[in-house]
This record gives sequence, C-alpha cells and structure tokens, in this order.
Amino acid sequence: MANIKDVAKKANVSVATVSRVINNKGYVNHHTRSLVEAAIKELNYVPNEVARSLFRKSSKTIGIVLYDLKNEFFNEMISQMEALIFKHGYQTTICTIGDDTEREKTYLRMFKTNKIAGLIICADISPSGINELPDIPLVSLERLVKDSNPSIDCDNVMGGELAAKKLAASHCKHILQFTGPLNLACSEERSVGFLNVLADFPDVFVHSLELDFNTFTEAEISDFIVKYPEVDGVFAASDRIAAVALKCLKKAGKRIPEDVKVIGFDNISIAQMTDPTLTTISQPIHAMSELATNTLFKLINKEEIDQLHQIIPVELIEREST
Amino acid sequence: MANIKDVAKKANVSVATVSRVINNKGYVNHHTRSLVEAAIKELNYVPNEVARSLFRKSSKTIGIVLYDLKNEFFNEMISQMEALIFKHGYQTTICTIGDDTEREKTYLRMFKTNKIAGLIICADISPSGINELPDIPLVSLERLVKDSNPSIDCDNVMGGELAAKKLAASHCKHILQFTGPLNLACSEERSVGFLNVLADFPDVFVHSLELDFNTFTEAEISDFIVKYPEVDGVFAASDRIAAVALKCLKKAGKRIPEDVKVIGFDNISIAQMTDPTLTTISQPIHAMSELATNTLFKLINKEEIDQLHQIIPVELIEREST
DNA sequence: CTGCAATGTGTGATCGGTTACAGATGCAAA
DNA sequence: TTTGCATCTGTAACCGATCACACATTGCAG
Repeated sequence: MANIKDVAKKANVSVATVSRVINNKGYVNHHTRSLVEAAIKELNYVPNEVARSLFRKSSKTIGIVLYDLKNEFFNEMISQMEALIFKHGYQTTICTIGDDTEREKTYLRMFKTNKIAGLIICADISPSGINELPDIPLVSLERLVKDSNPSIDCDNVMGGELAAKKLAASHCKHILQFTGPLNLACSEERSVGFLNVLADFPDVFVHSLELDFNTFTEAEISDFIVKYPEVDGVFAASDRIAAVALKCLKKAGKRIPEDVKVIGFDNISIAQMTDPTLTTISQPIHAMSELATNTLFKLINKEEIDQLHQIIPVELIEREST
Repeated sequence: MANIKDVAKKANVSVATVSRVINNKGYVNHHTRSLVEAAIKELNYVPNEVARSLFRKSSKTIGIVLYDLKNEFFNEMISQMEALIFKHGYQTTICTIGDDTEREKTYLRMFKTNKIAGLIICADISPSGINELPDIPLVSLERLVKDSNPSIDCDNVMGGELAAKKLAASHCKHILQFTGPLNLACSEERSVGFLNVLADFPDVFVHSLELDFNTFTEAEISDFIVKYPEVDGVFAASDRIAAVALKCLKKAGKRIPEDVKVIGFDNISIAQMTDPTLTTISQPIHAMSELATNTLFKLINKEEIDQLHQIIPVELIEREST
C-alpha cells in the first residue's frame, strides 16, 4: 500500500505538502494541489489512520460497554448508536463484560491503550472498574456510572406510574409485580413508581417477585402465579418477563385481558408477537441513543453540554393484553 | 500517561531493554528485568497499542460485518465471537451495512486504513464491495463472499429436508412454505431441501411465498394463509416468520398442532416464547461462531486450514407446534 | 591462552503520519 | 526603496513503540 512518501515522490513535493492537501490545512498552491491529488488518485492512496492516531493520541473509535448482547433492547440501542457513530466518521467497538470484573478490567485497559476517543457505558461497572475508566469522554446510558459524567436514562419512575394507573383504571385489585434486580436503579425506580401510585388505592393488593433480567425461568414465574389464583393484573419489568408470564397465566386457565391484564416494559418486538399482543411501557430508544451519541461527540469536540443528567419520558403503548 | 522512555529513564536502561522486558523477547539480565518491572509498576505504565500497531502494520482488532443488528440470530453469533476474539486478546469492531453500498465501501476502507487484523463477514457484500475488501485474513459466515476465502455455513439443505420429513411423517398434505429471499443461497437451499423430500410424496401439495427476513409483515402472511384454508403444515425460513404465521393461523381458527403443524428455522429465543412453543431447525450457533473465529485466527497466525468450506449439520428441535 | 558462542545492553532507523519553524517569493503600502 | 504581510514549500522533530545491528562482557572448550 502506498504511503505519504510515495505520493510526495510521485508529485515531486514534500510530505508536508501532501499532508496539507489531504487535511485541507494551511497554504497550498492550486497547481501543486492538483499534482498531489493526481498522485493520490494514481497510487490509490489512503492515509494510514493508525499513524494519525499515534500522533493525535486518539483513535477515531468509540467503545460501547454492555452487560451482554443477548438483550434485544440493547441491541436496538447499539444499532442506532453505531449508525450515528459512523456518521461522525468513527468506528464502533463493542465490549461485553457480564459479571466478570477481570474481563471488565482488561477491556477498559485495552480501550486505554488503544486510545479510543470516547466511551458509552450501558452496564454496571464494578467499583474497581470505575478506577480503570480511561480518562476520556464518557457518557452513561441507562446506568449511572459516575455523577460527574453525563448520563441518559428513561423515566423509570414514570413507567411504573403509567403501568399502575392503567391497571388501577382497569379495576385490578390483585396485582403481581415482577421486578428486575432491585439493586439496579432502573428496576428499583420502576417498582417505586408503580407502588407509589397504587398506595393511593387501599383495596388493591400487590405482590412482588424479584427476577434476574437474563436468567429468570418459566418455573419461577409460574410458581409465583399459582400462589395467587385471584390475580387480575400483572406488571413486569421487561417484555421478556411479561411474555413468559402471559404464557403461564394462559396455562393456568386465565383469559387475557378478560381475567388478567398484563403490562410489560421496553416495547421490544416480542411484545407484538405474543398472543395476545402486549401492552407495554415504551422507552424511546431512538431518542436516547441519539442523545447519548450526540452528547458524547459534544464532549469529544469540547462543546458545552446543557444538562448533565437527562431523563427521557416513557410512553404506555396499549395493545391487546389490557 | 507514562511512555516507554519514562520507564527507561526511571529504570536507568534504554528503551530497547524495556521493550525486551515487556515483550519477553531477547536477552535481559534478571536484575535488570526486575528494575524495569519496578519502574513499570511505579509509573503504572501500559504500552501504547497504537504505536505497536503502527510498527506491526496491523492492529489487534477484528471486524465483524453484518447486515444489521436487529436479528437475534446474528446477535447470538456476535456474542459468541466477541467472547472468543477477546480471549485472543483482540478488540471487536462491528459494522452494519444494510443495503447501502456507499456505507459498505466507506466501512471497508476504514477497516483498511485502520489496519484491522481480520474480518468476519456475515452479510452479502455487493460486487463493488468485493473489490474494496482489505487484503487481510477473512472468513465468511452464513454467506459465501469469495470462493477463495474460508466459509462456514450451516447445512441449509439438510434443514429443509428435516422439516419436510417431519411434516410428511405427520401426514401433512397441504403445506405452506415461507421462504426467505431466494437470491440468498441460504434461503434457496432450505427451500430446495424441503421441496426435494416432498417431491417423493405425490399427494402432498406445497405452496410457497417468498418473504424478506427483515421487512415481512403480518398482512403478507395472513393474506397468504387465507388463500389456503386446507393448510395442515407450515415451514418457515425463520422463527420470526414462523411466530407470526403461528399467530395468523390461530386467528384463522386453526388449532396448533392439531390442525396445522408449524416448523421454524434458527431456534432463537422467540421459539420458546410462542404459544404453543415452536418446533424449529436449530443452527449450531456456538459451533459455527467458534469455527469461524478459530479459522480466522488460524489465518492470522498463518496456520494450515484443513477445510476451506465447512458445512455444519443442523438439528430438528421438536416442541409443541408439531 | 585463545576463540567462539551465549548473554546483555544501547544506538538509531523505522512504522506513516502531523506540524512548528524557517526560508523564499510576490505584492502593496509607507 | 524599504517594510510587512500573505502565500507557498520544505526540513526536521515528534507521536511511542520495535528491532536490526553493533558492541561489550562472560564462560567454556580446545
């Protein structure tokens, strides 16, 4: 592959001049410029980004840190962000950390030594991981990392409230709530919003079961459901949980929505494939991804950020299950 | 951040010696080594990968090219591959190209200038894109790119055959087949295998509808289904299509599996969330991802590859829908 | 005691760019 | 005529590593 020296030689100029042409920076005589451009074309020259990154001390890549890639919700997010990152002329590198702090540490080190330009974090970083965070622009999405970094979250409390209002308005009296892990802010907030609203309805009973978003089983859900045969309303912290609950309820002989109303959370595609389709709280994935990406690039370009912590409203999408 | 010179200065040695220590290469006196190691620890030094990449003319990153990120099947693949790539000490960068050849071209150029070490392609590359492919180790997964590159595919023909045998054994006579785009080898092969087997059953009728994996609609499917009220078997080229077909059949008053047997393809998580759960052809995602990644690293390390084009057998997973 | 191999270390070129600085030219204003 | 500024271009340092090569020193066989 041709390099800048080859181009300079072919065009009979110095490498500095070639550099000026390709970066459109500084003075270059019109005629010289066309000579250089001809040489570039002829040699099919493209500048070596690695060399540029070395000098710049920053490579044009953005890292996205995730718990895993198995959640459609996060996939949708990456998809949006990758498109925007590309538009800015950057590469996207992904990294899943799961619960492996060793891996988390290694990945964060890798990002550091690879001089990535920015980081979007949609995962819980361990305390030791926080110390390893590279000193580069960083925004957190759906999971607050550090108070000093910009964050984008959906209004989880509002989501819980909307679900509660809906079930209350449908005269549900015996409600089962399937929460996510309550040590996660998002799960906790959904539950708080939900319970707060229902506290105003003294004749409504709520029973909650805490589940792991990824490893919950059908048995856990169905065992819980059989304990409460009088159930007439369900709120689940994710559509996946809701879909499984729906199935268990049907197996238990319940008709949806006549006997039991079901509300999920996320509005992923599964919500439209269940039978009946699932009423759910929709997180504005597109808006959130865009905000996260744009905020990151503002940081990178040292532009002013109007609001450090942003909370995006959610929406209740009504379908057949209520 | 400290660099190799700082370490050299602190340890009172030359940069070459430091380099020898961190790369464990060449002769280094035991005592000198510990001096250097102490300096490294004290300065919290980590080598700059960008500088290394520049010299090596290759960065430790692997690119994965996809059509998009909205398919759970491919997400599962990326997930597996990312884990393996990480184990090899490499980064993973992802790139979705959709049908945008301009974007495809830009991304491939980016990979070239960023000196990525290898490429895994799970998407259809346009003819012009083929010319832009960087001259680096490359394997194609689920989509043959060039005959000269290693490829890994599942046995789509076998998948079609298994489905056909199952439906035939269940005495289905009026079968609807929903294929993927027939210009894609994978869709075509599934259909060929399916029809080949059924050709031996003169009393079986098959009607086929070609769908796009991503943009198919419920209306398309339901319109097709109402045309054939005598339907008693369905084979879909993906679980998503099968899930929607299942729903349409139920709406049309069919009982599954009593009236109609349904078989999908992929064995993604949706297949277990439908009601009834979906019988499907399982692609060994794990084995395929592992093979693809390992083959790529064999290429990178210039090891021998035993078989250029590999075809992995599939398996029929029987659930409630048959 | 010599010679050669193994061990240990440093110098400087190199990877492929960017850019500070210096030097040259031309032209307008003083 | 001199000064000053804008335009244009090249030289060389620099980004942070690797490694070929040169040059010691040491140990051991002959």
